[in-house]
Amino acid sequence: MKVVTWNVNSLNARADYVGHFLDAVDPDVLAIQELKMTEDQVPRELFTSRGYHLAIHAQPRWNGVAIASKAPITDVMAGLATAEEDGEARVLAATTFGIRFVDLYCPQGQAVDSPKFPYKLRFFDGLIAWLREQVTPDAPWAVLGDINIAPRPEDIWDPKRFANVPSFHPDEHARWAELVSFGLSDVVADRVEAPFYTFWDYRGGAFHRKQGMRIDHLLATPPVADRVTEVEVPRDWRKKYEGLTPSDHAPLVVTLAD
DNA sequence: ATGGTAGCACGGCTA
Repeated sequence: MKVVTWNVNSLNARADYVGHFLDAVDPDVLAIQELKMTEDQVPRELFTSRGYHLAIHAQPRWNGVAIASKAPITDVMAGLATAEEDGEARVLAATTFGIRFVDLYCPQGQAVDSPKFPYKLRFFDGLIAWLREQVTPDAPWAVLGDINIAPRPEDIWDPKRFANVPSFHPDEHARWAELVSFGLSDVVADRVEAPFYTFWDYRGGAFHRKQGMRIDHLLATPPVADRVTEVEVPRDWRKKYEGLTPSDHAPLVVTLAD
């Protein structure tokens, strides 16, 4: 089965583009981030007409996450229900295909001297505490999404330039180390050759200059990680498609053995 | 060169 995570940067602006993607790639599970719309604005038929079940956690204007699956979805949980999340729609957990999926849109952090950066660190502390309570290595979990951390120097186009910048800051790397310390592991890093970016800024021709970052991830416990057969970022989905503007993220596609 | 582009929504914030 094919599992995809993709920050679409507005589901309203990207609806037609996402439709083309679903027809071409036909994922079994799709976790999307940055809906940028209220729940009632979500174009449900985009997914239901293609046979998907849907779970949504949305808010007006910003953030928002959703999980679409070809199989029924149960045990939906929207949000961490902690102060760290601060009322923003960034976390959605749901069970489908026998796997507990957690769809994440983690804060970007803006600048280290802005209030957004301590908020990002607090968010991770809350997320890690919440995951620690539930995740056990023998249970099938997949934690995926725009985590907004480039874990290794080879995951960012200029690690020196970003040495003290959100996405590649030591305080974030400390959180990443915790995130993969209680059963979850990065299923991508050791299966692909760097550089393996998932995001390229719209500004400055970053995509064509190959100035990207690997900030979209899939972390999994062994029952899921052991099933991974293929990992790819099809970069064509970061390009214009029939005149439609792409997201600034490409989808991360992970194939699991049935 | 403290820029650049995109989206939301119509000024300024967020990424």
